[in-house]
Amino acid sequence: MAPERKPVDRRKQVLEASARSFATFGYKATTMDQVAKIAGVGKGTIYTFFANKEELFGEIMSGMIRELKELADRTVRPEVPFVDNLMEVLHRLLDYREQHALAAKLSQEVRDLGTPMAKEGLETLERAVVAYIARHVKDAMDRGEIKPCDPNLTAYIMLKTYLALTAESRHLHRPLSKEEVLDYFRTYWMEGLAVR
Amino acid sequence: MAPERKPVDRRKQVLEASARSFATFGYKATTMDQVAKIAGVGKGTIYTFFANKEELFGEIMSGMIRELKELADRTVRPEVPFVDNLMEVLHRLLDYREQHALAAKLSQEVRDLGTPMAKEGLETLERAVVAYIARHVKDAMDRGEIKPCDPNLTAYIMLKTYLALTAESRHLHRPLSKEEVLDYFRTYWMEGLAVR
DNA sequence: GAACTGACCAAAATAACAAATCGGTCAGTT
DNA sequence: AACTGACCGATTTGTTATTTTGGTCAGTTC
Repeated sequence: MAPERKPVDRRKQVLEASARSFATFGYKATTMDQVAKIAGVGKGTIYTFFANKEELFGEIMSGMIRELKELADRTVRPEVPFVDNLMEVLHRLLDYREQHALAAKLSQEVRDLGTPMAKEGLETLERAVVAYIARHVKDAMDRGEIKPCDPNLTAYIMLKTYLALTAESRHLHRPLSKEEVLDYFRTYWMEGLAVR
Repeated sequence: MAPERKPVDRRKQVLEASARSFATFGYKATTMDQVAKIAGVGKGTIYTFFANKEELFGEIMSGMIRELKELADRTVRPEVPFVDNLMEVLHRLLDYREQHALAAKLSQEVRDLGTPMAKEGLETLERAVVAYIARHVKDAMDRGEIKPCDPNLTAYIMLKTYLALTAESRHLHRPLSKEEVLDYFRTYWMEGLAVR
């Protein structure tokens, strides 16, 4: 059951070519002709692996979600407090420019073009991230590490804070350094602003 | 210097008609003919008070900002802790459906149509709100009530949290009651999630 | 004669139509 | 059997004709 010694793995070629194209040009501006060209493959070949453009895009998105999940799972250590895990995952996440590139491009595409498929993809990603965070929030809550709260809502607001600190802060602010993002996140979310 | 006993204050009529129209139909779909009709005034009359549509819209927006500021100033008591003032202003703000209607309509217009003027108006509003909150954050910081932080950034994230709890939460969640919004805002922002 | 009006105009938005592009297929090549 | 690219209908894009809109101003009203 060893991986076949194919001369070239065309499926992988298509996957990589489309991933780069989606991240660079967005969903709409990525054409199947272009993907075939970049992959060095005939257009028909794409359709032996993926039913259509939508499915190909879905594959890229779920691949991204899977990688994020693996990154987080690799980082989280159950014996360590929730806060520290959260910070460490955030820390590593901030280095992953690749994933961010696709998400950022799709986000821009939704703003500028309103492409429905890009919107849907981002919503799926958001739901996955929120669900993942919510699970850990719930665990921490059950262990009595953090106060009672609605895990989903809390996860949602956490994500919004993260995005505001990284992507959007540029509007009112200079972009923040990685250390500043972590610092603010810890202050806002764990310790609270009130002096005690 | 008593207010003149005009048979009708046409300026006010125009202002009220356009306020309602902007809130109901948005910037683009509000026509000057329509405003004149609602105000019960000839179209030319509008232009004796306002140079153009842009200026009329600007007047409505700055009026809204002024009202919000007055509401807040009327509520804030300097001798009371920052948190309590914040909560009380939020509390009263949540009852002001009028202001929210215009902001919500403009927000939708930016999403759906991308109208530049609507975008600009919302950005002005956002800057005003952030600047206002930031001033109070800085005061509270100087008084040692809250930890050191960047007032502008903190105000910005506070606003984002507020919007996420009120407007956006509906996507992942049922809309929250006023009490829940206040509760979560207090937990997240003042006490922190960590159990101590 | 100051305040006000609405027919009027240029400019911008929309609709209608023609041309180009794209997702997807499949007969033919390797 | 795996793969290709010319081909096709559908969608998008570019173009032109029509309508709508912001703004003006000669004329009416009080």
